[in-house]
Amino acid sequence: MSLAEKHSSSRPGLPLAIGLTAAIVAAHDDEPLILTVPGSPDALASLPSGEFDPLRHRTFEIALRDFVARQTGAPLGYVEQLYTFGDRGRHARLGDRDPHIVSVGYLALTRLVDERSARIGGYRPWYSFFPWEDHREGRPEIIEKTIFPELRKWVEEAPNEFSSSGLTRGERFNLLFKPQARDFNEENVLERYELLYEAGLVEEALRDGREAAKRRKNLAPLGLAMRHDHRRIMATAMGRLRAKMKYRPVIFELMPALFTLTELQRTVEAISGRHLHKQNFRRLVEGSAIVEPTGEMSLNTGGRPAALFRFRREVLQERPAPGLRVGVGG
Amino acid sequence: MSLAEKHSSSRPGLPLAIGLTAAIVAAHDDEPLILTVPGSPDALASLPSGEFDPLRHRTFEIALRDFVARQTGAPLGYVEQLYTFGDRGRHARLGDRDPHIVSVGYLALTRLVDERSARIGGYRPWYSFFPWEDHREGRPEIIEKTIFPELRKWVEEAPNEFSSSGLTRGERFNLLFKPQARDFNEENVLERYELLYEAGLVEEALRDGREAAKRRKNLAPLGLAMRHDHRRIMATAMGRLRAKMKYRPVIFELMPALFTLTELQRTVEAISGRHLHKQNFRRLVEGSAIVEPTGEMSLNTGGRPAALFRFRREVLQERPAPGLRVGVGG
DNA sequence: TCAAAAGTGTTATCCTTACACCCATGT
DNA sequence: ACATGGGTGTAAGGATAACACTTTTGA
Repeated sequence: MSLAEKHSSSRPGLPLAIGLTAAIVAAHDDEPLILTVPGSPDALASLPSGEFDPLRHRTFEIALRDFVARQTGAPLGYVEQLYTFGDRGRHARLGDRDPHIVSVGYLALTRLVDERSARIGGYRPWYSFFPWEDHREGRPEIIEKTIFPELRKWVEEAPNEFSSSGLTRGERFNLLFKPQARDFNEENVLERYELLYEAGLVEEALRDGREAAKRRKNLAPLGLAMRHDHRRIMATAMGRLRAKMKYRPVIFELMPALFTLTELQRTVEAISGRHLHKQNFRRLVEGSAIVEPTGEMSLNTGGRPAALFRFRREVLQERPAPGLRVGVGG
Repeated sequence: MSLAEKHSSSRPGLPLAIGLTAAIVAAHDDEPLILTVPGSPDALASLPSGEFDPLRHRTFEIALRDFVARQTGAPLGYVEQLYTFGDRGRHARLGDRDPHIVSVGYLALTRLVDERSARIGGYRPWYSFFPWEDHREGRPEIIEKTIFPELRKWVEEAPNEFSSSGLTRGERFNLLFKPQARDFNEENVLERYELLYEAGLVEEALRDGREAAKRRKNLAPLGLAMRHDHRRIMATAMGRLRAKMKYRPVIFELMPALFTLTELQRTVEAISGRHLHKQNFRRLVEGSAIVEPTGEMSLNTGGRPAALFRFRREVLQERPAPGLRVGVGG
C-alpha cells in the first residue's frame, strides 16, 4: 500500500505538528555562545522555535529563518538540519487534545556584529548548559566530583544491561567520561548527554517520570536545563559542529572578516572544548591555504603585533575537505 | 511565544503527515542491493514506507521496523535516521485536500539469509538507480557519454549563477563529475543527484514542472526513477553509508558471520563504488584488530584456499573510530 | 628590562601508498 | 604446468606531534 493511498483513507487519531528549533551558535572572547529566548513561565531557557505551516513557508529552512528573524533579529549564515526527534514523552504536552509534536532540530551559525550584541539578546555561554564538555584546561572538575560518583552507582545497578549500542553501562561510562586529554572524543556530546539523561542526572529526565530520575532530587544541577527537548537538540548541534569543523570551513562563519591566527585558534579551541598545540596549529592553518595574510597587523594583542588573515573563499572549489583537522597537535 | 502555547491557539490550515521511508541495503555477489516494493500503478519502484501515527508507535524507529516487517519481511539490523525532507512539490500529492507530507528518511542494513532471498523480494542492484556512481572499473561510460554533454549545456545557460553552496554551475560540475579515480569523492551521492535534478536530467524533475526538465524529454533515462522523493532518500543513504563505513564497523552488518578478506574487500568496493588496492586493504584490516581469524578455511575461492575471518565485536569498546579507512590504497 | 604573545626551525615517528614477490589450490 | 586467487616483505613519501628557539611589542 502506498503512502498516498493510505492517508486518504485513514488518518491517525492524534494530530501532528512539526516544530522547527534552531541551535544558533556564535563566539565571543574565547567563549562559544548559544542564542536563547527567555523562558517566561518556568524560567527555563528555550531555543528559538516555531511551528511549520506548509502554506506559509515553502521549505523548512525558509520557515526557520523567518522564525529566528522575528524572535531574535539575528542574521543567520550557515544553516544545517540536524535530526528529527519524534519520541512521545520527551516533548511536554499540555493536554491530551494537543497535537503530538515532532521536532526538527537545526544548527545555525552567526557572526556577532558588534561587542554589545554579545551582552544583549539571549546569548548565553554554551558551557553553562554543558559544563562537562569544556576540556580546554583538562578534564573539568564537575566530572570527577559530581558525575563520577553518581554514574558509578548507576553502573552498579545494572552492570550487565546492554544498550542499543551493544555496550554495557560500564563500557559506555568508560568510553564517554573516563578519557583524559588525548583520548577525549569531543564529538560525542549527544552520547554523553543521553547517558546522563538515562541515568536520571539531568533535570529534563524528571519530566519523563522515569524511575532513575529520583536520583537527581538531592543533587547539584548538572548545567542549566532547557525547556522541552531543547538541550538534546543543543547537544546534537555541538557534536555536529565539532565534527564538521574538521572537514568544512564552517568556523569562519563565527569569525570576523579579519582575524589573527591566535584568535582563530582560540575560537577553534572554544568550540571543540580541547586545547591545541600553538605551533602546529599555525603551521597547519598557514600551510592549508585556507586563509591568506592581508598585510595588515593587529595591535591589540598585548604583546608583539600579529598579522591579520582572512578566509580564502576559493578553497571551496579547490580542496575536497577544507576544514581544520584538529588532532592533538592542532 | 512558545511552541506549546502557539499551536493550541492557531493550527495550520493544511494537515501534516509524517512519512517514514527506509532505504534498506544488502549485499550479494559484489553487488549492493536496495529493497524496493513494486510500484503498482505507475510501474515505478518505491522504498518501503508508511505513515507515522504516534498512538500506534512510540518512536519513529519502532514504527519503521513495523512497516518494513509487514511490507517485506526483511529483518533489520542497523537503523539510522538520515534526513527530513519537507519541501512542497517534490512529494506528489493527489489533491488539494490531501495532507502535506514530510518524509523522514532512514538507512537500514540487512543480511541476506540465503542465496534465494537475493532473487525474491524486491532486492534490486542499487547501481541500476545510480549508474553514474559505480567507479569500480574507472569512471563509468554514462558520465562521459550522456551526462557530460547535457551538463555542459546546462552550465552554459547560466555560467555565473551561484547556488546555495556558493559555487557556480561550472564549479559544481567540475567538482562532482569531472574527477577521475583518485579525486572521485564517493560520498557526494546526494550532491550529484541534486545537480542532475536541478539540470532536469532525471525523470523525477518532470513532476516538479520545472522548466529545465524539458531537456529530458528526448534523453536516454539516467538510471531507474522512483516514486515520490525516494531516489533522493536513497542517494542520501548511499552517501551516508559510504561515509560511515570509514569510521564505524557497519559493513559487517552486510556480511555473513564468516568471510574471507577478499569477500570483505569486494563488499567494501561494492558499497564505496571505488577500486581498492588488495595488499594494503589486507594489511589495514588485519592490523586494525577489527576482525580475527577463525582457523577455518574457505575452499570456494577458485584458487588457493582463503582463511575465514569473523568480526570482533569487542572493538566497539576499544577503539574510538573502528571503521575501514578506505583511502586510495584501501 | 621584562613579561607577553607572535612567529620560525628541526626532528622523530607513524601512516599511507606503492611495488615486487612467493604460496597453495584446481584443472 | 599453469591459471587463479591468497598472502607477505619492504621501501619511499608525507603528515603528525613534539621539541627548542628567536622576534617584536607594551608597561
